[in-house]
Amino acid sequence: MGSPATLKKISARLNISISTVSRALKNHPDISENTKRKVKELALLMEYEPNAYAVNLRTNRSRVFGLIVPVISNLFYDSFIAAVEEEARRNGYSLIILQSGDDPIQESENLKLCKTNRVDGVFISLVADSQSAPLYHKLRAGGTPMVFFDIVPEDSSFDRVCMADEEAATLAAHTIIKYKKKNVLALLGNPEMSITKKRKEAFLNTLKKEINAPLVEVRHCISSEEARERVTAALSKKSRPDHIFCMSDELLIGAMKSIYPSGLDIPGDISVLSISNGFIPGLYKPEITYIETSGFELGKLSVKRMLENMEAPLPARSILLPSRLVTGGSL
Amino acid sequence: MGSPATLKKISARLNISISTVSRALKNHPDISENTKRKVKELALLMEYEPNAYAVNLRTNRSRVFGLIVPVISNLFYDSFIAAVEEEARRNGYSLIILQSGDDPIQESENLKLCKTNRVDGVFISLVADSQSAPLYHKLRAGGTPMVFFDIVPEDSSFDRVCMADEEAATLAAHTIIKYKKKNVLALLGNPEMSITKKRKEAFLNTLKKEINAPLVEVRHCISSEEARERVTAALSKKSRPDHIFCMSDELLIGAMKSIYPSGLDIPGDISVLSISNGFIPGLYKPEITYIETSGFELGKLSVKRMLENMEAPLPARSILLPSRLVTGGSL
DNA sequence: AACATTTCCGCAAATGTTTGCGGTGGAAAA
DNA sequence: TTTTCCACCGCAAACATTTGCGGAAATGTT
Repeated sequence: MGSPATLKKISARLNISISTVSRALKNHPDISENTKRKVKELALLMEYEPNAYAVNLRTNRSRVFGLIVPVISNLFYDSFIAAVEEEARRNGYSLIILQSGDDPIQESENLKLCKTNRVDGVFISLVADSQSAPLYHKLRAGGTPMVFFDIVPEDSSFDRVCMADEEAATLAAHTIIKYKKKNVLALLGNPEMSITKKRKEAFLNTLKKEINAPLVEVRHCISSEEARERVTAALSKKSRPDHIFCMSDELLIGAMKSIYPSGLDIPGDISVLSISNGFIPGLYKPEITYIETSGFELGKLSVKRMLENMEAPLPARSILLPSRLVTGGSL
Repeated sequence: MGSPATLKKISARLNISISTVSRALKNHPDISENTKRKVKELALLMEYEPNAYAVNLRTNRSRVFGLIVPVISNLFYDSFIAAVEEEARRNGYSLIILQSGDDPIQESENLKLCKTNRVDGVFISLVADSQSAPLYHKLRAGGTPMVFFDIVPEDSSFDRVCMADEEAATLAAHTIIKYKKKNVLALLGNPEMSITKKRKEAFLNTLKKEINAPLVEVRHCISSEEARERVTAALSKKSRPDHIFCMSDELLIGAMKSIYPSGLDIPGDISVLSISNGFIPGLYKPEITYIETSGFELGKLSVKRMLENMEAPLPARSILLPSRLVTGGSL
């Protein structure tokens, strides 16, 4: 009764060879129904479970994906992770998660861990100042499929799936125009980040093309607190804005911290639109209208792409997840 | 140049045995400095990396933990996961995450997956209606250390680490008394859940013992929306409460959706206290005062306990994470 | 009856690593 | 000179599984 049952132990008890047991359990046509039955019965009795380590070694795969993200505890990434876990399990894969904590060094270590653990594929969102290019080139060269998401490398020879940032910002601009806003305060994030640049450009360009575009004041804020201060300042001006656009949850939080105590009515006195996955906008009353950028959907898309790659190496693609307007009561 | 370097390939190139290579790389004292140097050089050159599958098979461990949680995308669990990932990696372990989605069946499947993947230990928070007892008994019998967290089995023969629910509720009650509140609306969660029972009992008992305890009206709400309705109703009454206590983020969200539009001043007209990990309370202005129940701390504690168990099987313990008051401006 | 085919199963190699044990030289001790 | 000891290294088993190949017995075909 050496604890874990193995093929060998089963074969010994039945006086047949290991290979026969292996094949019987796999319903190999070479094995008679009779022995199959006997083997399966005994396997059940002995609570046989294939040793994953041995299987992995032999087949050279683990049915495990690696998932590297800057942070786990984050409204966007956690839903992404949830989606990937869900889809991966539906296809018989498990998930190892690693967080890089905005540290390029740790990101590299994570990539190495993926290599060490010999995962069957890796999903990764890069940190701001990533220096891991050599590593993920090497991983790919080693035959590990990779799907980049959210924060992706410039290199279009990799599979990338992202939010449609330009589209989202364009949609925001169109929405604001549609509602005939006259005086917009646009809260944007860190001007260094590519996501900010993309959204800003698309947003402003869309407005520029429009005849009766509103006045727009752009403010870059690197923190929630800064956003709050900006809004507070704006609200106290003579010509206070009639609309506030926030390109992220963080900024929305700051804005709301200012608007709510001000006593202004939403959307009567001032309207609000943000880009979000929807959780934060749902915390307010009325709920905030937002352009949806769903980590969950992005996750599902990423897994889909990964699985396609598992069959055969495909030419790289860049996939954009379309965004849509979710109407709350803030506009 | 067959892609991945192996001990065998290195040994062939150097005309020495596989075992010598293996030992050289491990700084085994039996090997001369000279050969060690040569081996290490070549290993570096060939970019040798031990094959995890083979190592696992041979050593019968993977340095991977399993982590099973009802949901990933959740303000409590995601910070727990983040903490576990962090601590695990610091100790050379990786993390496989599985979510059960409040489904007992899937929880069982997750446990089986942990067995199949032969993880070195599992962290698990049970689903509401868990039926996995036989499974985790079996896992433990198989020698896999387990630590339960948050939602844990009654069975005290298992390692359990939880929030100090009674203590948190007691602290809440004392705080409310200290601030001389007169008329409290207490929002509690689903009365079926053990966490609700614990907190309710401790909360009410503490108040009961006090001479100048406030009046308290208890309301069970199973959703954020219900909490909002309750609060709205209460605020419109003649004798509206001067304080609202929320035992969870969900309820706090609902309460705030009612309070903010009401125009009442916090804490002037009405004060608020909640039990939370701190994220949601930080979204408001003034920030909400709360009793902290940190998923992050809980995660660190859990890993600590797990690592202790890795050395040698220890007698089971039940660990409670003490809670503390975090002062915002809502009280 | 001779041959061909099918059915069913075992041998053995292979996956890459770890590790107990034994063995070979050479130098130091007796 | 013989013994002892140490430094250094290789053999081979073991871990559990998968799989190509070959082979024996049973069955089917002329």
